[in-house]
Amino acid sequence: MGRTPCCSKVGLHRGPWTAREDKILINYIRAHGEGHWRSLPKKAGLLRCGKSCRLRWMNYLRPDIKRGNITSDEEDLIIRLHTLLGNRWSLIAGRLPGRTDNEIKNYWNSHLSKRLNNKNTSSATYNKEKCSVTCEPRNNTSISKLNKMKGKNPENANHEENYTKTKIHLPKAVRVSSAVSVSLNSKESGSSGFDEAEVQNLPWEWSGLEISEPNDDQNVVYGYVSSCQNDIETNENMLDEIFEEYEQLLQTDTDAELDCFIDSLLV
DNA sequence: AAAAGGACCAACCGCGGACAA
DNA sequence: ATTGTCCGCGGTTGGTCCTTT
Repeated sequence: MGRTPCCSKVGLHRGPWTAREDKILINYIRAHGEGHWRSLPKKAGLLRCGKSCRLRWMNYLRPDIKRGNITSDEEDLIIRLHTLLGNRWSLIAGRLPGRTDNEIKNYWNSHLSKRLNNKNTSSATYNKEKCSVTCEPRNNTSISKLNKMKGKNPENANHEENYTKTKIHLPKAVRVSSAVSVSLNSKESGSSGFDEAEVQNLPWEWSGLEISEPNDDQNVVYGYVSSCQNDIETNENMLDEIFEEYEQLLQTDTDAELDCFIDSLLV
C-alpha cells in the first residue's frame, strides 16, 4: 500500500524559512497550540508543508530550545546514551534538556562519529578520570529489548569507549532568525533598531549582536550565544542526576535495573 | 586575494507506528 | 481485518560558512 504525500508540493515554499514565516508560525502556535500540523499551514496562512512547519517549530522556534555549543557534560551524556540506545536520537534528546534530536544527530555525525572512528587509529584515549565507568554496554539483553520494543536492529549500538578530546573553539555566531529576528525587525516595529528590552528577555545570554543588511522579509540576526539563562542551573542539575543514575546502573549487577532505566527512556 | 575543499547544520524525504473509520 | 491519515523518527541532502593552500 503506497502512501499519499503528506501534502501537495505544488505552490508550496521550500528551503530556508523567512522571518515573516517564522512570525506567522509562532503567532499561530501561541494562539492555537501545537499539533494538527497537516491543517496548520492552511489555517495559519503559510505556504508550507505541515511537516516543514512541525520541523521548524520543533527544531528552531520552540521557546525552550537551548542554544549554544554542546557542553562537555552534554557530550559525555550523548556518547553514553548513544552507547546504550544507538541512533535513537529522539530518546537521547529527551534526556538533554533543550536540545533537539536533529541537533544531537548533527553533532554526532559531524563531531563524535568521526572522532570515535579516528580513535581506532589514534593513541589518544578518552579521559578515564571523567569517564570512570566503562562506556561499553554490559548487557546486550537490555539493548536487544530496547530495539525489539522499538522495532529496530541493534547494529547501530556503538561500543566505543575511547575518544580523543576535541579542541575548544570560541562560541561561534549562531543564526537566529526566529522569534529574535521577528522582534528585532525594524521594519515591522517601526523603530530605527531592535528593542534591547526584548533582547534582554530572551532565554539566551548574548555576548554580541549583529544584524544583517535588511533583505525584504528576511532580516537575520547573528549573535554569540554564550549560555542559556533560563533554567541553566536546573539543566545542569538534571544532567548530573542523569549521570549519576546512569553510572549507578552500570555499576550494578542487576540487569533488571538497567532495563528499568531503558523503560523510563521509552515513556 | 582567490580558489578549493571541508565542516557544519537547517531542511527535506521516505518510512513505519498509531489510530480512526 | 482493511484502508487511509497523521505524526514522529532517522537518514540524507544541499547551501553556507570556514579553513587551508
